[in-house]
Amino acid sequence: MGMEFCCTPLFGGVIDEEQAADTARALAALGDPVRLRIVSLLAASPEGTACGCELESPLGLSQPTVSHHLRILREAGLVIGRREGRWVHYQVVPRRLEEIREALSPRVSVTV
Amino acid sequence: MGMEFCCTPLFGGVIDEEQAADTARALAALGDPVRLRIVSLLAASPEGTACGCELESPLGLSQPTVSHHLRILREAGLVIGRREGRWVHYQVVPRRLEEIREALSPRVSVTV
DNA sequence: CTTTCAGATCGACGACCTTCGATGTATTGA
DNA sequence: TCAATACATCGAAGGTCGTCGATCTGAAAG
Repeated sequence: MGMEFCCTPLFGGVIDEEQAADTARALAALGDPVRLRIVSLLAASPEGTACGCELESPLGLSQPTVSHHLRILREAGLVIGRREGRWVHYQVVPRRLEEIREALSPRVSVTV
Repeated sequence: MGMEFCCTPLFGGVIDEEQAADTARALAALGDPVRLRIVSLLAASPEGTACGCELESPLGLSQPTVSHHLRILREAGLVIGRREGRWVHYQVVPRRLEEIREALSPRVSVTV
């Protein structure tokens, strides 16, 4: 018993299709240059937050496109948006990133 | 493409588009349930290797489709194939997976 | 040499994705 | 109340992706 893991690591045994689909969705969300930059922009922002309007210019993309990418990142659990008046402050969910790194880690002797 | 950054506060340490594209390609290669299972199957195989014909049945996919996914994983540097007679033995490249984990760690995204 | 088998490639189809302008929905400020 | 701002959503255009059957390449077996 003992340790619990949110994501099944790739090396702990063959993952079933359901787990593969879940992990793949998060990886696919990050498998886009624009969304990777968004995550990087958020992480590098002061206080770790930024609203959508602050991302359009550095990314060189329209407002609907930025909103689209933010939605994908949000649905993948990689960012969260907090409404503050007119703005929505987005920030990275570090735990979710760690989950993905865990899933890609070779693991030694994890007896479930 | 090297562009100037207008909104100063956001750009303390953000990955450039080139680096984002490179990392995104590797992440996109893993951002597919089938390819995640392939990596998992290879890692869980005895001796860490398996040929394509051994993957078709557990994946429930045709030979061309399996070959297609193996090519994507190969071009992303995530697996290598070693010809052995009629077969090609594939195995995971752990170092490449580690690179991806590095890219997702908070520290590395704040380079520059 | 002919057959057999693993693997790669081709062509095609449907589904999905990225992007945008236009439009809708709240919320703030005058 | 009215205008302006931030964000979400819609619809469409264009490209990419996953999948397959058919076919080609190359190596082992008969």
